[in-house]
Amino acid sequence: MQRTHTCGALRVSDAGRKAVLMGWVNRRRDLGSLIFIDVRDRTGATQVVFDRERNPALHDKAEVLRNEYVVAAIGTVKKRDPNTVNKNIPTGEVELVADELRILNQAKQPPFLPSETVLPNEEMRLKYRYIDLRRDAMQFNIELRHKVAMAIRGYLSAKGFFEIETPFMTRSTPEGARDYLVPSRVQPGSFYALPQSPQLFKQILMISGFDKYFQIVRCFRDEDLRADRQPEFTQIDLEMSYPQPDRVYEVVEGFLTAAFKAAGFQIKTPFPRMTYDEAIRLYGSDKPDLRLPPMTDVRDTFAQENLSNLAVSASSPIVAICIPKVGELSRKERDDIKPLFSGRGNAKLFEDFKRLEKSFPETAAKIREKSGAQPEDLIVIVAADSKPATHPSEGGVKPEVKQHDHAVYTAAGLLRVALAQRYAAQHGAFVRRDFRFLWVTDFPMFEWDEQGKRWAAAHHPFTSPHERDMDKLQSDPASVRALAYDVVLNGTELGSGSIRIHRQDIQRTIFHALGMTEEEAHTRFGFFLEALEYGTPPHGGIALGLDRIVMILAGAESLREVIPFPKTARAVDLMVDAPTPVSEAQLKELGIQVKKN
RNA sequence: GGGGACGUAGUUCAGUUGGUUAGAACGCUGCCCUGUCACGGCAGAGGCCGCGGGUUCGAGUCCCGUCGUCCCCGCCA
Repeated sequence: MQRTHTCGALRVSDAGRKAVLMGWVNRRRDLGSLIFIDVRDRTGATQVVFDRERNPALHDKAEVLRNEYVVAAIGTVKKRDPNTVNKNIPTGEVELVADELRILNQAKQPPFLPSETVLPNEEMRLKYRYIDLRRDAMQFNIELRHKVAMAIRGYLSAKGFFEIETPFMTRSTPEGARDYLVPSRVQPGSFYALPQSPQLFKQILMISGFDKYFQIVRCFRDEDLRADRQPEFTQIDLEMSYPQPDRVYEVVEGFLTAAFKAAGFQIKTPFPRMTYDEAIRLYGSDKPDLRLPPMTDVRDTFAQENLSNLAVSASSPIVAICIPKVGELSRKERDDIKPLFSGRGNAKLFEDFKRLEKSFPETAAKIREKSGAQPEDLIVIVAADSKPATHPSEGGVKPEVKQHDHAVYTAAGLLRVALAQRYAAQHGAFVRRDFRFLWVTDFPMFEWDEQGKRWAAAHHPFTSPHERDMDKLQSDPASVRALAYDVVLNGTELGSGSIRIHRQDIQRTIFHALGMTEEEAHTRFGFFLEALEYGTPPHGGIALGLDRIVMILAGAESLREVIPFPKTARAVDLMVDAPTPVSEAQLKELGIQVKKN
């Protein structure tokens, strides 16, 4: 027997036709001599009627149906009487009057039902993922993911990009995140690593002449998880030869337009751009959320004596955060927002603007004016304590003052986001369908690694510095800007890329600046340094998180809602119960001994 | 590694100051019901209160430990 229609397909125009539906019993309404069954598949549900008067034997058969049985219903499509139409579903104007019923499979009572309105807890959903995935919302998200991926593939392919696969079993490069390791049986004691990204392979594809590459590819990072971080995740990875950053922006804006269109949204291009320094000063973050107003430096509105009264540093920024339409806060609410502020460096919070207005009316008025705050907006001030902070680092090479500024800005930026989340209902700026994209450019090349007491690559060590900063690589690493860029959406980093180093001598200089000896560079990246010597075209690219894009499009709070088989916060797959110990024999074959305690 | 929230019926939850027989809704089982669509009505079954220990005459409730899930910080080039 052949299915003639899916469960979401039948309409009034089909009335009178014979139809065969197959699917799950979504709900059963047994009225005695009349039984209604909603038969569900991924396209929807259709009501099937069993009438005792019409066919007693068939009616008896339908009596045994239970939730989640898989059935085939054969019958005639009937236009419903006007008073029995269900306006809530697309198939609600028709029903299938059954002539025959086949029970294709019975079902045990499931731990929860896909049709249930209240969700079971996540542990349950992950253990019985196949049932959870039957839910409308999950079916929608997975379909959305498919459409988005296809739109991106189609766009990039049309623009001349080849989708090229790169190895999953590759070489461990102990930079950045921890690797997932795969032991080699043939060479006991040696390990492959799963890629954190196909970074070096895609660069080598440029050296190999493929010119434009992309891949929708799984990446693996053994770091602690978050709602927006899974140990394996999917990147839209691309690389091109001879690009300016603008060329990369165009491609990304192009495929994002296609992806959002596939999801039913129109977005505006080109995206606005902002340097890293601007982002930090205006938003206290390298991934600004543009849906709310930026912060304002109101340092110049304070008189010198005010600053000493408030014990505030005059040389550091004084930042006003404005959250629209929050209204006046009660004493208790003010106390409640204090814990949202984490005093980085010597940053301190003034959450009571009213009090400031009382003590310094002129200053307060100027702050209102400068920040453009409306009377009903919430204003809080973040400044630096005038007491010199005891800084953990020694040695005078680092730009200390700048770092203190940075601490004030980022402390304010974190508070801004936390306040925005808390008062989302008041300002209403977080309603869906408002997509504020942004390019953040000119990232610093290096970051000071406090633990390792050394400079580390802010992006990755293959990122090209700005031409104009080349001579500062040794003398003033902190001020070197990279040809790196992030694409940001509503405060989420969607992707990150750069123009790469294509000259072997510059690559060596960067490794050197990162404190790597010639020997270290050779053992870790020798193959790559060598490849650079055989005629490497200038190249650059970017990688975007597919999961995050789909998450935002789905309006979901967690990546787990858009990944069919995700892992828990402890990187466990509850359905298959992985990871597990393995047998002694397996370990022996790999030459691995597990330390017991 | 650190901080926080949660864990009670198949599921979602309630459970007072530590007190006698641990409740509700949905689901499940049986019966009734010819126009329901989150059908309705009646009856019923269903509990290692995550696990281990302690305090107490008495623990779902208090304490300690442990396991699990979620969120955050660190971490994620």
